[in-house]
Amino acid sequence: MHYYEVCLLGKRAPLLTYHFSKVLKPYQLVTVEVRGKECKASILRRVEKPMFQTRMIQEVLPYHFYPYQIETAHFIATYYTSTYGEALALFEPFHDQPLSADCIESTTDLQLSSVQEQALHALQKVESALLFAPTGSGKTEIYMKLFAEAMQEGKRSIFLMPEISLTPQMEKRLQIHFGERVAIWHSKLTKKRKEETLKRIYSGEVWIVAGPRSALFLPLQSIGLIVVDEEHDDSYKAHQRPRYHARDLALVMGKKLGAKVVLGSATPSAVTFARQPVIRIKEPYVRTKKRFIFESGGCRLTPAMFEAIEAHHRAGGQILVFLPTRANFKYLYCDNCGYSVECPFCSVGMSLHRHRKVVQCHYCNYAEKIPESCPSCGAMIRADRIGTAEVVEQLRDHFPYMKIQQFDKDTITTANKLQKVLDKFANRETDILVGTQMLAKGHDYADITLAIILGLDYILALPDYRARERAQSLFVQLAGRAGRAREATVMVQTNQPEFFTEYLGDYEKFLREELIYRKDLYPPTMHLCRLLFASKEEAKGLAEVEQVRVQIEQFGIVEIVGAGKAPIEKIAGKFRFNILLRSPHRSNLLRVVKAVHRGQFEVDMDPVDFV
DNA sequence: CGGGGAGCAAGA
DNA sequence: CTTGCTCCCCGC
Repeated sequence: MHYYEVCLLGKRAPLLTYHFSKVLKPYQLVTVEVRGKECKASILRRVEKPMFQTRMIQEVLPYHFYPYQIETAHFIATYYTSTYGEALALFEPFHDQPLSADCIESTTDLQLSSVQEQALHALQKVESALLFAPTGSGKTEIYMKLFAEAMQEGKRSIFLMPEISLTPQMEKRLQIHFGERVAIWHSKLTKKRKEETLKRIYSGEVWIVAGPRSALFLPLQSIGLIVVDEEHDDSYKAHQRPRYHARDLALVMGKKLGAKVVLGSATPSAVTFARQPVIRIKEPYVRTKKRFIFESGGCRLTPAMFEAIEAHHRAGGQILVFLPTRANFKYLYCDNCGYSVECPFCSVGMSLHRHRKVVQCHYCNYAEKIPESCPSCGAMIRADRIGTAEVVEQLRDHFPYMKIQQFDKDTITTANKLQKVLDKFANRETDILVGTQMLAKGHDYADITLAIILGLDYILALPDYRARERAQSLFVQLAGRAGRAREATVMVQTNQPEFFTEYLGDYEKFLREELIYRKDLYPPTMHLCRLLFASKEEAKGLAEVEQVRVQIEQFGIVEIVGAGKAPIEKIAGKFRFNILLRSPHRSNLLRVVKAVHRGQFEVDMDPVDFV
């Protein structure tokens, strides 16, 4: 009889030992019974017969992980502190058939401009790089050239993008050149569709897999290239365990595989800009004139904006309005007694959704009917912090003859709706799009000549060392949606106009200064790790935080930036606490965290979220 | 992770 | 003493 240590896929359980009559290879997939329940597991290693009674492995599945998947899972488990089982589970679904890695004659006839050619040549020479190029400079064609080249060498490519919603338009573009050799992958595909795609992948027909971060874990063989488009986007960071960063993981995997990694963005993250060789395209194809107008004030449409909307509409242009808040209003409060309408389960205000006749919590989704008057003193309730739905109403009141479309999580609930809204906008059946961050995400908009950007000051005020970077990137991305074909105006409402005018048209200058400001405080020179505590009882949570804080302090090898209540103190009835650690050495962070970790908190390495 | 049992508080 | 609920333990 042979004994094996196995890890349970997707479980936080420790390694368990099972026996089997035959010799099994490490990383063979099997099923085992745990407390009477069947569970998928992976063989890790053969071990001596243990002291305790073991059970038999139930079934040997016809699957086996690739070595690079094991190595990556190992990295995830150690760097992001998860179990092997959790890390390895990312690499579901599996495959069981060997691929034929033939070389394929490329049929693409992509014509690149000389600027694109130069960037391509530079990319050919490096193992990894940042392709820092503005919107409309033809990054995608460069990627496609690289895919074609990889294919000629018999290598497959992974193409990551931040969101599922961006896959359909990219799929079309890729299919023009690569036809059936492209597969789109994301978690929302139907089961049947996933099976079909997997079959195509392991038949060897697929050479390019495109999708959001889960596409990184597909069972591709001979990967030669990983492209991470819009690398600055926070969607690449998983917000559930293991909290990996797909962009960073792409770099790790690239090294292990000997594959090229290309990170592309018009507004790269300061971290990537500092760490990667930079290949730069400075100008878009078509350079149109852009006029910037800065206005001070809170977050609201001003008379000048209404006038501008009317003028641009009359001139046949389309208009985009951005603001960072959903619903009609985010806060409801009583002017008389100061009562504010808060979620009973979370320490956040309830957002007013007038159309649905509810106030709703955006953290736990709890909803109740709109209070008619102050529940405490009976006086009138006031609303604050205007949202997209309210701006839409204001615009409809003001311009009853214009077609206005809301563009946020509340209205764009499915891929279908997104497509419909974008098609309508492209066909000029819509005059104004009013939306949240979603507007900045690389969708193709037709003919925007006016972009109105509200509420950037809220982003700047976030308790986040990247607040400046986020505001700056959002600003450039939004402004980039306007004036693709003709002259455009960008109206920005902010009380800190210098922060934006200072770097107009020169994002690199911003990045350089940002890196100076962050030096010895934040990434890339320092590394951060955040420990997240949550408890139903406030006192208990606090005591736990204090205990861990003292333990870490005694280690004395990392800095404790802060330890205490999280910015949002309570979510879904649980009190939340953070400890933020800092060190110039990742290894020190990991050492300390592993030493004190008993499962009392969740570990967030390289955090991008601090709420 | 996820189920079972300990341990404590509210109900009859 | 039942019922409910959280927390903690542990799996092979």
